Amino acid sequence: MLDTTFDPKSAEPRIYALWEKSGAFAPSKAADAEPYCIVIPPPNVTGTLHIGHALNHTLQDILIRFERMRGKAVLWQPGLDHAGIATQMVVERELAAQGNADRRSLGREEFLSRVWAWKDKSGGAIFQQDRRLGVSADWSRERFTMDEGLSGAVRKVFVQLHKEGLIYRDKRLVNWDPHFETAISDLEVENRDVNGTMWKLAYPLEDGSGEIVVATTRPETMLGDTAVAVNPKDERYTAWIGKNVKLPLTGRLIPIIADDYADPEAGTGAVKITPAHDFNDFKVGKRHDLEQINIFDSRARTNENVPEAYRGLDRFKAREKVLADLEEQGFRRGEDAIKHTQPHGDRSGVVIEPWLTDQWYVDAPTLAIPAIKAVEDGQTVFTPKSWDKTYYEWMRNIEPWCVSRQLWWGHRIPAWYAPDGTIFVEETEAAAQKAADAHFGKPTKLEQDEDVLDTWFSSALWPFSTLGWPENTAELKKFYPTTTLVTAFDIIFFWVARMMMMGMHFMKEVPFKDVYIHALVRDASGAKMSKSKGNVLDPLTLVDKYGADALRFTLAAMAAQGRDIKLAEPRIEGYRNFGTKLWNAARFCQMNECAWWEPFEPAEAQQTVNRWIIGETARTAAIVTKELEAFRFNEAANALYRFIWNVYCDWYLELVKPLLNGDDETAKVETRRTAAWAFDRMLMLLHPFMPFMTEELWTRLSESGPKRDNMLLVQQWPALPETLIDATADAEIDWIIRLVSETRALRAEMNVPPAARVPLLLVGATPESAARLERYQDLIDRLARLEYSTSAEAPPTGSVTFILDEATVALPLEGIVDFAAEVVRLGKEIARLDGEAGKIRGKLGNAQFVERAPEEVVEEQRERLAEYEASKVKLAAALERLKAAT
RNA sequence: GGGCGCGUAGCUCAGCGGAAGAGCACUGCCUUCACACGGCAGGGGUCGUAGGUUCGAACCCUACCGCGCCCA
Repeated sequence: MLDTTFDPKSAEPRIYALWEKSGAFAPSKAADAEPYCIVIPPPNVTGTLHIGHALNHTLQDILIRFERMRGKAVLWQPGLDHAGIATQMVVERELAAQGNADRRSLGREEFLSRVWAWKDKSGGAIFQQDRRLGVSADWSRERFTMDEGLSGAVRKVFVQLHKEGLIYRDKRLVNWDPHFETAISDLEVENRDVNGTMWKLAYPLEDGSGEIVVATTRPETMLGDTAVAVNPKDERYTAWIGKNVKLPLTGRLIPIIADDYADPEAGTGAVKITPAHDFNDFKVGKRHDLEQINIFDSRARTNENVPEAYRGLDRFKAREKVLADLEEQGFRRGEDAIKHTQPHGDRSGVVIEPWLTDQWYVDAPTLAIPAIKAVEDGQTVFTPKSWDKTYYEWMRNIEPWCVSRQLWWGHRIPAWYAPDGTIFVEETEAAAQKAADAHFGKPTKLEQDEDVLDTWFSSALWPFSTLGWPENTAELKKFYPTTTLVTAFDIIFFWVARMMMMGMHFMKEVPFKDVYIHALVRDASGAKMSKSKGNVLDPLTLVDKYGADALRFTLAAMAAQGRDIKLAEPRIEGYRNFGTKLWNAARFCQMNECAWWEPFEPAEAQQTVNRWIIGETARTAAIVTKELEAFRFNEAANALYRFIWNVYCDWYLELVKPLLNGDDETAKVETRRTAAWAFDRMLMLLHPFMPFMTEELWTRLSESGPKRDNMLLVQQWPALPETLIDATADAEIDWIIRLVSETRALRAEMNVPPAARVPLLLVGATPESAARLERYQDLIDRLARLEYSTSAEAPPTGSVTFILDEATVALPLEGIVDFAAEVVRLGKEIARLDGEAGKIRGKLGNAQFVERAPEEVVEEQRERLAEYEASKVKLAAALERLKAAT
């Protein structure tokens, strides 16, 4: 016998262990099984499960379990990325906390061995946590971007792109993180609005004829200025163009140039140009062939290119000193407080310095072309569709991708330098050596590039590298292109776009056919969850409190397309209660010996109520299937919720109680088997959403009945023919439900004591309705708490009344209820019907409506009007009778 | 400045051209033999505002007002 509630704490680990042991997480080996593959967006090796992962992984698991049950060969490919900066940061911090030597004194090799040791001990905690959510990925195939295989793929891709001219080395401004001393990509830069100051500085003309005032938020960079720009149309400065100014503090002579970049409306209309430290100035410098003076070292301290007095200062100290000296020397012309955006490293949090360095670049604009076309042609489809705009927007304006990072943890760039600077890019050192020796005609000493690649470079290969590429493995053949990618919109640029580029280039096919973009999870008031705000909901805490099934179902039920999820605990509690409802329905089945039976032919059921629930089950299965195929997780979840609670529990179980307790053995047996059959289908349909409880019930309910040798997770998904829907049964049960509901409502409204048993008379009914009443009399009496019910020729004198289709339902309640109240109630009801009928008459009286609206709509309105009118006549008669009786 | 999205019941949200819906919260009543993590019944909305298209608009179009996010 089941307890009254499910105990997730004890059941979940036990069930998960059984699943994992069964080997069912690996793809089916059935020869005819259609492949279905999802690659997990690789979590960061340093990461732990947050609510965003919980949503992302739940949705994937729902799809995976759904397709697995549909008999496909399902591969959910899990794995982690090595997260260059984040991991290096974690390990460096750990070394410092333990009082160890820092990275540089340890040396590259030793440091990397510490990182690997850290990875083996602490990395990938998230996948242990995922097991608590019920994630059914094929853990046996777990991959890591730094694995030998994936590293080989990275080297091959780098070398090939280089040989094709799609990877090159260039000296450009990069986003430089002075804390980590590495370049980072545009996407790793976070632009923050800050309060700053706009300082005005005077630069005197060389000829002493005046001064030009420039405005800047970064006065310290004036040490690297190589021009002042004014707009060619700005008449204030026309005469000055071509003259030199004498740059204060340095004494350097720099030209005044004309360039459209200078905005006459902004500041003074004159702008200082520092080509080596500003992206816009860099372009101006290129146009005018200006000198680029790099004034900072890798930690953003002033270097030897500035006057001696300013050397070796941190950039902010340098700013103070420059401002103080300019003040002292009389070059300051005031300052204004302004708000402006300032770039920050998303990992380090420090202000990013545009810095001139040699880096490796991927020719993203070229690679983007086929990747854009693939989406335009519909080879890859975004859901919701509007996200393709974001994708296009990014891809059509893509910049060369800086892929080198001045870090140690990552894929070391397979480029070797000869003493004269010649570069040899090969997959191995030996190959590079061979190429160099051949090139120079003699043995040549090579040095490998010190830098590593951006983590996303390896992630971009994920959909094929994890399947074994560059080897032409069976998995690669079978599962590429993968079927679906599930991710949040904030990762479209980082990952989706890059996978598309690499997939198109190396596989000549898109990496996935569908990209489902889901929402972000926010707190109950809509704010982004963050540790600093303290509004973080920890998925594991929620699992502890409500069970994994409740959390999963909540996330799915709230995952409406195009809207963020505001997650509040009461919602999870509600879905936990839903689980308990199902659980108790199972108890009911168990108590009533509703054991599953094989073979059971639903089409052969005789009892109307059984035919009805079989049809409802088929209908629900069709809805859930259709909605999951369209990634409408919330619709699927809601359909199940309504069916299980409001149809099966609220009505079906109530309707079959007389049959289960009755004497008709044939009907009893059929009902038991039908109840069990429908219950099993509910478990199957609900399994992807609530895997643990459904699996548990699947097992527990088979304690009676034939033995079951398979777990629920590998059961066949219900595909039920529409022919199981029996319109006659539907109509009959619907009639009973309406009769009972209306009777209850009337009783409640008239304050009939709940325990009071009252009679019910069905007047003016068709033979069909009368027969229904007779057939389900016991049932109706029980559900509506009636003393007795019967058909009658004429209505009783004193009674309360409602209309059910063609019939008048009368409850003779003389002495129990206040007829004055009933007179009032009937009056209101008649007025309401009049109102509704009036509206419809208005419509039908409109010639345009009758002429232009579709025939079926017009017909429907006519029918409604007729019903309202008929009901009104009956209620009016009831009112007259009542008045006569009192 | 460019792009995307959202304003529907107290709260969170479905609905997106033909009778205003759900969950939670709320109000009554009910210890009815699966379930009080329950049952039955109920209150509550001029669907942001103003125009337009249409026989008909919460739903389509335009403008405006609020709110959010992304990119410059």
